[in-house]
Amino acid sequence: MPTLGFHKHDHASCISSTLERAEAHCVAHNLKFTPVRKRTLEILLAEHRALGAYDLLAMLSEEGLGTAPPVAYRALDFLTGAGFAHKIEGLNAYIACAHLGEDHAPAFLVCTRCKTVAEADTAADKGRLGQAAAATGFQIEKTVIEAMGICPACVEDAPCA
Amino acid sequence: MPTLGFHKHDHASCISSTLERAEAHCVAHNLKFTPVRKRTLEILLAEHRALGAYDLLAMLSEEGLGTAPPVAYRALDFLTGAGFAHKIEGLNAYIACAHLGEDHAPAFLVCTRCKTVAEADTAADKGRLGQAAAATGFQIEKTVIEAMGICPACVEDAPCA
DNA sequence: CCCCAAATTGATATGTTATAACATTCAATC
DNA sequence: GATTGAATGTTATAACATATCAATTTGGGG
Ligand SMILES: [Zn+2]
Ligand SMILES: [Zn+2]
Ligand SMILES: [Zn+2]
Ligand SMILES: [Zn+2]
Repeated sequence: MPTLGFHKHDHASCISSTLERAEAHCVAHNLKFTPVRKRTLEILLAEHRALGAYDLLAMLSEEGLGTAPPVAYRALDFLTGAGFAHKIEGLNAYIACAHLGEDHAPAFLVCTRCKTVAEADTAADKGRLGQAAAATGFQIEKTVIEAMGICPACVEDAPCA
Repeated sequence: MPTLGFHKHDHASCISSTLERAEAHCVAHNLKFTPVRKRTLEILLAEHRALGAYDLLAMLSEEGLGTAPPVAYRALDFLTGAGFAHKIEGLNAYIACAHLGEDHAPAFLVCTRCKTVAEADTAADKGRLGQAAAATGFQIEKTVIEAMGICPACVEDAPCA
């Protein structure tokens, strides 16, 4: 499903199954899935939208989980490090991974209007950049592949655009 | 030349010819290539490295071209709008376009150590993202394609990494 | 030539995103 | 029950970007 996020799906189970896989991953790798980290992932999972660190912080703070920026950034560091979340560089915002556990090089379709994000697994996409890289001895550590645009729902809302 | 920036080349003419093309473009499109804008492009062209807006501002300010952040951001807005420069989202930094006038969808190889950037013209890269987009009715307005890693020069300097 | 409108610049303040630094708590290990 | 490393709490600040409004320039009509 390359475009989860733009289609209807069983979102409750989408959340719960991802959380389960995250828990399992933490057990397997001796990572501590602490309350702040878990809650942060839950919040991200609740939407297929990118949220800013300070948006997250506001929600965490309402729940008494911390008020200072490092709270949010530490949780996001953990989640992105573990592969549970990704940063959308084009928005300076964060989103839960839609392919948790699949060891992937993600690519994103990002709606600049509603911030909905679809995560496509295009590991093969590395190919073209990879060719240029290999030709010069450049060692790729991470790829940022994002298409910014207007999602189907927003196109319908304002087709004139 | 997909990897300009990692190879030796006639940099003086690389700068001057690009400036000429920029001037011509401005004349043709009735854009004002004011001193600040021109000098900002010159500074960016002098390196095949990404520079932060405040790095640029510091240099402009030394030359009496303005001291407040909007000076740099206005110049960068103009240059990116005209296609003379690109923003590297993964670094929050800016670089002169290496394919000025070619109407391209750029992709970058970004060295996270020395900030050298090679601009590859991979318009075809849109293809794969484009497929996923077309399949769902997503309208791409802009693509962000960046490979972060270590450039050949930096690899040699610290091969152990 | 003078006036107007639009674009550009100057200047101040503020908003937004992210990290440094250091003290404290906590839980596992020895 | 001391040691130790990870996680948190807290304060402050760094780094990136924009809003706003006044002043100036510039290029056409009148
Ligand atoms: Zn993912
Ligand atoms: Zn949308
Ligand atoms: Zn370019
Ligand atoms: Zn390098």
